[in-house]
Amino acid sequence: MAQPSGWKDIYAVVRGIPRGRVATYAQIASAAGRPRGARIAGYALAALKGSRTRLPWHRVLGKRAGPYAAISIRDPMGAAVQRRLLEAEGVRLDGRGRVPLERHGWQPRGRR
DNA sequence: GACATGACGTAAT
DNA sequence: TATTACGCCATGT
Repeated sequence: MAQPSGWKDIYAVVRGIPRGRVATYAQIASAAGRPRGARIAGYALAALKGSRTRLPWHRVLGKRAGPYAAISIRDPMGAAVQRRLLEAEGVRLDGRGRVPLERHGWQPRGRR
């Protein structure tokens, strides 16, 4: 399958997100060695869409104004699935589908 | 190599 | 809070 370079690092970090916690694309990318690779992380996860994977991709959200993260998937169906998976893990999303990082945020280990 | 696209982020308005 | 603009970087044409 030969994933493009860098993607496996992204996946490795995502795989390390604890259950019930969430992280932003920027954090994932940073932890994977791409301080400015937020888009790369998004691109890598987009490639998983529709594929049956055990990767906790639903724990990756987009950074929003203030200490919040929110679902950033453009596809409404995918977004709905992600929200359902998060709630199933005990992550509380507010009316706008936002998640307070101070409550569910995850600080990746390894790099910074 | 140029150009367009994207599950991004930050700043300005 | 939403919209717009720009910067960032991997992929595909």
